[in-house]
Amino acid sequence: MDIDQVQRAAVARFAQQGFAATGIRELGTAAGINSATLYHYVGSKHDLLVRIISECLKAMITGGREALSTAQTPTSQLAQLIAFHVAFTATNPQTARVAEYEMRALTPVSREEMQQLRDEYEALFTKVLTDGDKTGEFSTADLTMARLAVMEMGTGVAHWYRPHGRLSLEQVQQNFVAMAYRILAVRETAKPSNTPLPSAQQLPSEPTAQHVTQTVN
Amino acid sequence: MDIDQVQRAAVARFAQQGFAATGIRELGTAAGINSATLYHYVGSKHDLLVRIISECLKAMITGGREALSTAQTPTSQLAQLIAFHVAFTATNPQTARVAEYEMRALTPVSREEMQQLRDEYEALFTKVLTDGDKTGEFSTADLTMARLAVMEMGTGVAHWYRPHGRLSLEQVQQNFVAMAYRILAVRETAKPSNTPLPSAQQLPSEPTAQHVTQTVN
DNA sequence: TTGCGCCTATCAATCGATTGATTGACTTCC
DNA sequence: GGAAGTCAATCAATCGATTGATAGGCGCAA
Repeated sequence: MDIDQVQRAAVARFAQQGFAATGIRELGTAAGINSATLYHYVGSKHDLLVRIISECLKAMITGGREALSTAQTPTSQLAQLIAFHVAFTATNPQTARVAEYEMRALTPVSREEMQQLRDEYEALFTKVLTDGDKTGEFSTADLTMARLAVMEMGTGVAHWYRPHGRLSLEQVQQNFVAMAYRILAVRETAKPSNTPLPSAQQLPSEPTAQHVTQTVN
Repeated sequence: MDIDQVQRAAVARFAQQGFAATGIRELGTAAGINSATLYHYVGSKHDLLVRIISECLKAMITGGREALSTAQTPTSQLAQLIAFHVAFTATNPQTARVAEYEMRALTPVSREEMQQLRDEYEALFTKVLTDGDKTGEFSTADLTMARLAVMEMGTGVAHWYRPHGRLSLEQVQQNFVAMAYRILAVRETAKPSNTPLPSAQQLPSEPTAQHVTQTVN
């Protein structure tokens, strides 16, 4: 038993029924351990949630920065950033959902810390959009609303994307980049051609079919 | 004391800390009544949630249909529908949030019923987009993804819109219609000019500053 | 007008069940 | 032998829900 298994079990339950609705005995059962053992790995139920959200947001920030660094112009940077955002959300839908929905379950102090990480991530989008607005590559009536719209529609991917569904991850990425380009009125000539889009690592906390709860034999 | 006050108090707490994290004694205190009295108005905590979500979704369906009926072409229908969606979300942010987040707290039977209402509302968007695609007014690589993106970015308005903020509701509506038009590549000549956009009624369940919890004098 | 019956609204007190968390003892492994 | 891992048992607190009782308003007959 290691802490990643505990986190995966927790994310699976938190994503499905929420933090408050999940008891520690249920968490233990899902992870295959006694509820008391859980406190040997994580300080408390709350600390467990902090770990999950913190690791998720930090991975998003790191991945977002990497995506930005692979491109030069705001136009191609936007493509990389959105493609990463979509990839991360589609690869870690349950963890991302917990990080989004359960912020309110945190203590005020922890929530403030996590909110700062969230702001840090959103700042990446703000920077790219502002840069592109200055160079004239982007055109929109309101930069803030454009950022909110672009981010929100990407986040929504977690609600419906399925690994073996009608659309491949790359198709979804390309389509969302295209929609963002349209929102920002990027000229056809400015669009990068055939640039490889970034993928996203699966977080240790993201539960998968391979990580099903171990039951008695 | 009437049932709307109970619902408003419940929505305020559910939106802030979630259904599972809110106790019935807390609900009673917020509504200014004893927890037992709450059972005189609503059958149970769960029934209260069902009422809230059901009334919200039914209002969305009704409002969405009305919005559609005021326009003829898919292009202007889309504007009306999106403008309503944004108006409803901005006018009833807390109720809308509860209806979105707390679906998972419902029993399987109730969740199925509410999901059907949700599907009914989403079908309005599907219909408009399909019609516009047939007439050639819209152009997109994937109709389903376009619908998901357009709806999701509109729903996100609940997260940041404030009645007396930088942007008026009408400005937000116009901007989101414009972004949707861009996503769907609506031609400039096809856009309706100066059409009045729909507003949305405030639900009886939506808590406002006028509905603050009554305290002892 | 008085008085009786009925209904709605309300609450203090309490129910059994469950919550998050802790303890002390037992096992396992180096 | 000591550190790490594990769990049954238990803690006080809180949970959703129910009980029996009270207060007040309304209609109606005497």
